[in-house]
Amino acid sequence: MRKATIRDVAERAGVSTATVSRALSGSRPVSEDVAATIRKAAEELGYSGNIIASSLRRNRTDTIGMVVPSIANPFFTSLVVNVEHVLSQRGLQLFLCDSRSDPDVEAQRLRSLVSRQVDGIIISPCHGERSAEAVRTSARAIPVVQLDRFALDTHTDWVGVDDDAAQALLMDHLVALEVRSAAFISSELTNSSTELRRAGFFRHAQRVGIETRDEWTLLGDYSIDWGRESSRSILEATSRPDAVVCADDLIALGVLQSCQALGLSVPADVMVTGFDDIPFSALSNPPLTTIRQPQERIAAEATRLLDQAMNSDKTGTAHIALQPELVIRQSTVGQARVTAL
Amino acid sequence: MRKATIRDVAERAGVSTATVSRALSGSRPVSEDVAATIRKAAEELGYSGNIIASSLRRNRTDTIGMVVPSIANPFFTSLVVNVEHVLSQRGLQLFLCDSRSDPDVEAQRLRSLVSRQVDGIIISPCHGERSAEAVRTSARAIPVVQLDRFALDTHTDWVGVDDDAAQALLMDHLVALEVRSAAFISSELTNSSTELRRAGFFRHAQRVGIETRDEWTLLGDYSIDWGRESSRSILEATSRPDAVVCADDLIALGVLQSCQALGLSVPADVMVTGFDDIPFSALSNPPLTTIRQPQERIAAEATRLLDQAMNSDKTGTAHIALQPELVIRQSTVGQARVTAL
DNA sequence: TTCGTTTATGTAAACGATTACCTCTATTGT
DNA sequence: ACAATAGAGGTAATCGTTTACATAAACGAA
Repeated sequence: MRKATIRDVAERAGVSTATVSRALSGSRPVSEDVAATIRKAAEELGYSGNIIASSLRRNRTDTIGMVVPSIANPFFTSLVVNVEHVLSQRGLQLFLCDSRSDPDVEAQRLRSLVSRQVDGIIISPCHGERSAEAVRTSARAIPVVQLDRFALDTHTDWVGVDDDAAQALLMDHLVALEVRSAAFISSELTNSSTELRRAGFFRHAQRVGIETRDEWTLLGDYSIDWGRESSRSILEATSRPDAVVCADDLIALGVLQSCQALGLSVPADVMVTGFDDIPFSALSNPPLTTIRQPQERIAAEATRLLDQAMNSDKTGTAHIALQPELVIRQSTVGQARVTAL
Repeated sequence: MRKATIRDVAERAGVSTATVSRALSGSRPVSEDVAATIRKAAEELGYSGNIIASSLRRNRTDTIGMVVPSIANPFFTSLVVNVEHVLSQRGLQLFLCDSRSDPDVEAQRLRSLVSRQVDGIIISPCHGERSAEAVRTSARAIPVVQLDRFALDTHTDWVGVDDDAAQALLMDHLVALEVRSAAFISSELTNSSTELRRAGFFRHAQRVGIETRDEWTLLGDYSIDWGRESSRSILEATSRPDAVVCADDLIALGVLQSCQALGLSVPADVMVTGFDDIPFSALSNPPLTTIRQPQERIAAEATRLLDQAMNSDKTGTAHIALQPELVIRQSTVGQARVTAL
């Protein structure tokens, strides 16, 4: 049973395919009685259009591609949800791709999105250098906006958070709590935001006079496992930092696990901070002090920039660094017990 | 700057479009030197094909649509990741849609997927009754496999977990711990798995002799907030159940928060169980005893069924209920402190 | 009446790939 | 040496829409 086409509808309604197209899309007025006949015919045939054919002819798909390093990371998940929400309000669909933090997979996804003729691409590139080529190539064919992270020497729009300002907030907070020394646990410095967070950490630690050490600077990946494993050596040593600053919440959650296993009290024995404010950071033991990224605004700005790039041909790229917010919870400012919710 | 087409490549290589198509897709042999010329021309022009045009002509998109109630729910996130993984091994892309647990949005997404000519659909319908019509309509046009949940009177393949067996495992575990009474917190009974979990809870509670009460049966939604808010009244009452059984991990995490706020010790004062075994259920305070769903197998079976439905025309639908696994953690079997990781 | 002008509809040419069918050359077997 | 066949490449139809252009009817103004 072949799927009904516009031709079948036209035949049944006794009009031309042009009229059917106009009646159904409303691209041009059609007399009300004819329109009714057409709607009825379409309904009876279960006609649902063929977006593929339509896209080919109109040369646009009303679809935006999005590529993130890992959809399983709650930070990206909620970024995706926010973007999807904004897009659907504008009648656009989202085609989501997971690059698995692998530049090769990422490049393949990008090629596929370009072949698919998406109208624009939103990407958080997984690698500063190794993602650059593919991002540049894609940007030559389609409007591209980078999100959260950016690849080097790519001249596309970008929107993310001011990582340096975030570290400033954190270090000011810690020094006010009389922290004298701090460790920094992060992923490998393969991408822009990780690099900026690390740089900000050291810059502001020095500014406020917090001690840092090379052996307290650990680089792995953004995962709970890495946070748990890497922090052990630091926490078990005789000389322990007053605080452990983590480059994202997943790592921080791992550090908390480690503390619990070693019998260290947080924040009394050691303070722990995260980054992103994922939903579960409020539920850990203790809840995490972290940096909240303005995800709705990031999503809104990204789609605005994309819209602009798609519909006007102005050159010049925007670099928008939004201000982060410090969320203080019990992993730095402790309470014996949470008394009320 | 127009995107290069196969025509441009053909011209530059001095051959026909047919030969270019054959050389690039390998659908028919082309002499090696001509193929090399074509590859070079394609490379120089930055040609990347037009999947839209190709799909129209071949009448297939090599794309599978997937619809889930909420991509922000870690259970579905990891289901999506698993499905994506299997599909990409078969050279298929995933088009992901979030129905926001709204049957209307869901119906719209399904229509869109059908219009997009996806080769198959994997869906976890958000509502037992209100999703049925849209699922049936879609299944008439395209192979559909339901996952985790299913809508009523839809005769498509389904794969999920044996919810009744899961409750049996849980109640056996609880009764062995001398639990005499239990509450059940769930979402509204709008879908099959929620309904089956509830039914299983009562059936097996009765079987093993655990007391249940109507005022201990609360229906809201699958969220941390609902778990936290709903459990208060139960936990504050003078007569408290020995255990709180939750229909998913998010609810259970909320209940744990509630316990902490009320100064109740888990599991000494009250035991708490979840369902799904999302990654964060191992990190809560205390870690959650829960039911692990075999997500990789669910994903594998779903794609296998879809493959089968797409490539053969055998009728008869499969209903595959996989066996769940009980994961015992400290929310039922307590320890003063976790001593080792 | 007559000549614009508006409005509704039809005709047919795109969009960019794939592929059924055809042609031409080179090769093989007898 | 010649028919048969394989191999490589080209021609043009096709997929299902949209839309530029054409047409015809209806309407209003003079």
